[in-house]
Parts: sequence; structure tokens; C-alpha cells
Amino acid sequence: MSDNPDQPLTRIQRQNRQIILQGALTAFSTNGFRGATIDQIAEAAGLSKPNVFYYFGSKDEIHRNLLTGLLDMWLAPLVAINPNGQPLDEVLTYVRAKLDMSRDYPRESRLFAYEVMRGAPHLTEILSGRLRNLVEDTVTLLRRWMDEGRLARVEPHHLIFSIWSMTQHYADFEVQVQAVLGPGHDPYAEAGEFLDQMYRRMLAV
Amino acid sequence: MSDNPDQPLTRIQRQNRQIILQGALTAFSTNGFRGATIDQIAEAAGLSKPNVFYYFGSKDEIHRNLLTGLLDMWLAPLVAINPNGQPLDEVLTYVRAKLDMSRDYPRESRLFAYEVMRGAPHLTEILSGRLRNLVEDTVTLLRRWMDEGRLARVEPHHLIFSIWSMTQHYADFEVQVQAVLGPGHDPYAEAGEFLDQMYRRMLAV
DNA sequence: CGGATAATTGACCATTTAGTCAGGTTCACG
DNA sequence: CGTGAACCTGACTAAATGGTCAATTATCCG
Repeated sequence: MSDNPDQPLTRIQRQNRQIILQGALTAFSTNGFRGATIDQIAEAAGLSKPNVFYYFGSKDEIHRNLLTGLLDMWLAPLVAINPNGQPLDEVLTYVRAKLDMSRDYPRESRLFAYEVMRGAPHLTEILSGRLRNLVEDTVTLLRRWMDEGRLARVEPHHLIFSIWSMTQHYADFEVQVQAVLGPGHDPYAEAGEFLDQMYRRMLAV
Repeated sequence: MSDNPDQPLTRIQRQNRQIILQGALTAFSTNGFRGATIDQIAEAAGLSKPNVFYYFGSKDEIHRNLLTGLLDMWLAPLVAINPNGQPLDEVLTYVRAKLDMSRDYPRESRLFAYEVMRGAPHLTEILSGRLRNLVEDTVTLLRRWMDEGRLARVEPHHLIFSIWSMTQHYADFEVQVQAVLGPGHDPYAEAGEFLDQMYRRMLAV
């Protein structure tokens, strides 16, 4: 079934593939690719192990499917930057969107983190292809804004890296953040304020 | 041998334990705990598998040993902040030191990243104990500097998080950084300049 | 309803992997 | 040099794990 070229999926197929991917997302994002087992995935999905293999040909295929399927969502905020907007607002909106994604989709954040740390065997082409182009476009836009004096000058690539690292930190290192802050904190609310302040000071002209 | 309470180690013991830990550091930091095998570690160390077990009782023990053994080094820059120094200089020096650690010890950075992402089973007590206290001390110092008007006001915990995330990003996500930047870049040199600029603007009074 | 197709599973296999152990080799040192 | 302790290893085991398959059950649709 899983090697069916492009016949439309049945209702049950759509449903169960989704369920499996959700279970796999939990498993992979908790333990990494090697650390997650098919049994875990099957259990999380509420299906038997052979049934999981009925829908996906291999563990690797599930993993690839997850990564590529979630990539668009992950990059959406970057695409959403409006070249005709107010530069500072656009950047702050992007930061906010990325932070919200970390808060609402921490499993996805960890999934990508594990993959990149592994050396990104399933993402190399994308990283240096589509992602790179996307970043390059944004870099060009940022540089133009800086040239026009509407944004303080910094190296745009590293500005983007800073946004990625700081926002995803709250999802990927959640345990550490919680442990260090202790109870009685709302990390994401505080981070939102902090990041807003930080990027305003850094980028205001 | 490995359960010997506290007899002094022989020359060979000291030497081989070191070699094993180095191999394990490479293995664990590349593939995570589950992804690394004893065979890999043994191979990297140039020893036979049973010989590895002669020095360490289990895979877990090697891992714990690594983590706790490297923790001091990892936290040293934080401890080195001088309460009597110039506030901005002290922060910038800390940032610089953390960035240099990422550059010079990327394996250690990844080791800790993997562990925290897993939920830090071997580090929970430390995270909410020693590390938390260390951070709390630094937070107090930073807050004092802000109260004295020698540093612009931001939430100190998140200031520290920002330093951790941005500096470690260059080690943990090296593949992504390289792919996005493309050839002809020196990530760490550029990052050093970027971070200096960024924290100056954020923290200058 | 009835047959074809989709969906499911218990039992199984092959490989990988953490860990063991009996016995051999090397080293420190009197 | 001799001997006891330290060091090392080939060959093994048990468990975990990715994946298969023949047989069974559920679903769809004419």
C-alpha cells in the first residue's frame, strides 16, 4: 500500500497516516530518530506494529514524511514578512510568530533540532536549497531596509540566526528553562517581552 | 575494576579512561545517547568492546561520567564574571567566552544539548540545583548593575538565556549555519562581531 | 447479500546491541 | 626473574528492534 504511486487515499488511510505521524512526532521529538522505536510510535498511535508498516514502508519513511510535511509550516513566518511593511514591525512580527510557534509546536521544534544536530541527513538539500534561497531573499530585503536607513545596520544572516536560536531555545531547552526559572514564571510571556525590547534596541534607527 | 571505591588509578587506567571518554564524547555528540553504540565508542577509542566495559560498568556510566566531568568547564565562563568589573565589559566578555567555547568545543555543546532535549535525566538535580543557584547569583548581580544605572534594564534570566542560545546555536546547528551561509564565511568571526554589537546596543545605558 | 479489496494482526525472522565471562597476556615490583 | 595483580579479548548471551508474512477480519460497493 505504501508504495502506491498516486492513487487517492481512502478515508481510513488519510486518518491512520495522520494518527501515525502524530505518534511519530511525539516519539521522535522526545527521543530523536534512533531513540524512538516503532513500538513506541505504534503504541502512541493506538495501532499494532505491522499495521504501522502497512501505512509506511519504514521508520525512515515516517521520519522523512514528518520532516518534509512540517517544513512549510515551519518556514511560513519567514515567508510572511512583508516587503512593503514597516521594517521594525515586520521583524518584530516575525520574532513574535517564531516564538508562538515554539510555544504551540514544541515537538516540531525539537524534531528539526534533532535532525539538524544529526547533520540533517534528510534535509541537506533543503537547507542549502530552498531554505538558503528564502534566507537570501530576506537578507536582501533587510539589507535594503538598512541601506534606506529604516533599520539599524547589523549582519542580516546573523540577525536571522539570532531569531531562530532564541525563539527555538524555549522549546528545545524547555527543561533547562523551567529548571532555572523555577515555578511561578511564564517563560513565553516573559520571553515575548524580552525579545521585543531586545530587537527594538538593536534595530531602531 | 570500575566499581573500585576510591583507590588511586593506575597510569593505564587514567590514560584509557580518558581515551574512552574522548571516543564517547565524539559518539554521543554525533548521534545522541541512543544513537551511539559501545562498538562505536570502542572503535573511536581504539580498544576492544570488553575492554571498554573493563573501565566503565555500562554505557550509562560513561555518559554520566562525561556530563558531570565536563560541567565545570562548561560553566566556568559564568563563574568568571567579575562583580567588580565594568558591567558591559563583563557581559561582553562572557558572551565572547561562550562563543569561543562553542567554536572550540562543539562536541561538548552538542552533548549537553542532546541531554537537555531528552529531558536531562542525568542533569535534573544539577539544573535545578547548582546551575539554578549560579544563575540566580548572576541575576542578582545583573539586577544590581541595572539598579545602579550601569546597564540598561532587561529581564536578567532571559538575558542569560539569550546568550546561551545564540552562542550554542553556532555549535549545535553548525550544519544549518554552514548550509545557509554557504562557503566563504567564517561563522564564528562574524558572530563575534554581531553579538558584540547586539549586546552593546541592548545593554548600553 | 456477496465478492473483492482494504485493513489488521499474531507469530515470526534477522540483525543489532548492551553486557558477560573464562581464560590468556602484560606489567609492576620485590 | 618470578609472581600476583592488572589488563585485555574471543566467543558468547539475552534482549531489543526493524521489518515480514500468511491468515483473518472489516469495509466498500455493485
